[in-house]
Amino acid sequence: MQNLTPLSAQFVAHFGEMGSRWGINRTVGQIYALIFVSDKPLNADEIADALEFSRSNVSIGLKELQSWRLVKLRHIAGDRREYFEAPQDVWEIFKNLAEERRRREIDPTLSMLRAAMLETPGNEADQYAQSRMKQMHELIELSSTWFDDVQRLSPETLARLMRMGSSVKTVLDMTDKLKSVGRRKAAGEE
Amino acid sequence: MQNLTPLSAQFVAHFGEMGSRWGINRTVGQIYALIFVSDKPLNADEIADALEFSRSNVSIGLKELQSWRLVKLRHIAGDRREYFEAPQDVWEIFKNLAEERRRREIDPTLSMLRAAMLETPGNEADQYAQSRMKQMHELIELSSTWFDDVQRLSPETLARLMRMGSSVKTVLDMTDKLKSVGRRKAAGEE
DNA sequence: TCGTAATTTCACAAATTATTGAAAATTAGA
DNA sequence: TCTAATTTTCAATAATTTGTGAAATTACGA
Repeated sequence: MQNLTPLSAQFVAHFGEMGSRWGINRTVGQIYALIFVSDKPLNADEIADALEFSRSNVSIGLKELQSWRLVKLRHIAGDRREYFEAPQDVWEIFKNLAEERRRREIDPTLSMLRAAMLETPGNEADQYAQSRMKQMHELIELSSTWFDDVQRLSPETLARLMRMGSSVKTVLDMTDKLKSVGRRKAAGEE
Repeated sequence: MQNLTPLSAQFVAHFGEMGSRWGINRTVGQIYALIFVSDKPLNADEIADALEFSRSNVSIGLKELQSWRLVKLRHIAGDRREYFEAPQDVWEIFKNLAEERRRREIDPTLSMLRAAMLETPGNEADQYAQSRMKQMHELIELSSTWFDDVQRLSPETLARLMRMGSSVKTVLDMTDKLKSVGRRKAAGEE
């Protein structure tokens, strides 16, 4: 890796190795890592040069990263080359990634399950199979609408919620109590 | 696919197609789908027969599924073959999967980032790179400890939390008010 | 301990995916 | 419109992953 400090080189190499586990390939992982730690937008040639990949490989990798919304295209005045950068806000990155994964990895399954719910089971085994699919469907549906909701929270609220961790339970319990007090009051018990 | 009703066959085929997106291969996806919808534990021969895979392929697939904790090994009295089934509770499946993904896909990156935090940046660009890694580290750390916490909640509490969706914000705000009342009381303002 | 049923390993074939260099297409400005 | 810089496509080939059947190993019951 041309011109990379040991710190960045280590980071880039790690993303290359992990790439396959994350469902992107080595090259794409490395390109992303390089862009992520770069303090200025990079063009394809700079990337090809730094990582010693062929120019076309970089082009394909950048397209892939754009399709994942992991990199943003930027134009620099007086330069017709395309420059790429990662969003500054890591929460934004996280959300983009989650949304994209959902679209590709979850939604198709939800549709399939919905279709399966509509069929009439032919026999006992089929009936069981359908009930299992229903359980799966409910869980996925619940998690993904939850995700939609949470995604709309501001980063601050979200971070606060996360820092609360398991103490949300206490809050939930507290809410219950407040609600029941409210009900009792409304019923004229107090 | 031998002996599969159209309903199950559709489900199995879908898992095969999605497998690669989910980071498992087609065969493994299909084996899992079959086990998931089956109303009784299955042995390797039954699976090989139903899906028309080679016996050894099934053996490898089952090992893979076990390593993901997606299937459980069961022994049936009076039969020395190994039988496999998926956990009944879909929440348990979800949790196992999430835990395993975290272990494989997140933890290694956390370690790498932690190590990178300890290095002394050599120049300006390096300094920026390290600050980016720090942002990433904080986000991942926060999400994963949050996940640890949430995972400990009972399925009921968890489901309730999820159903609340974005209205958790209201609850958080409410908690803030209560807390400030508490503080005022403690300070003898009331 | 032996014989057998069941599972795993292994070496190879097949299929898929990644990478490249060169050629084609696109684009912005002269 | 033409030119030169830049990006994309394409066909080939390299590398990796997946799937198989046969052989080896393991585990069980008599």
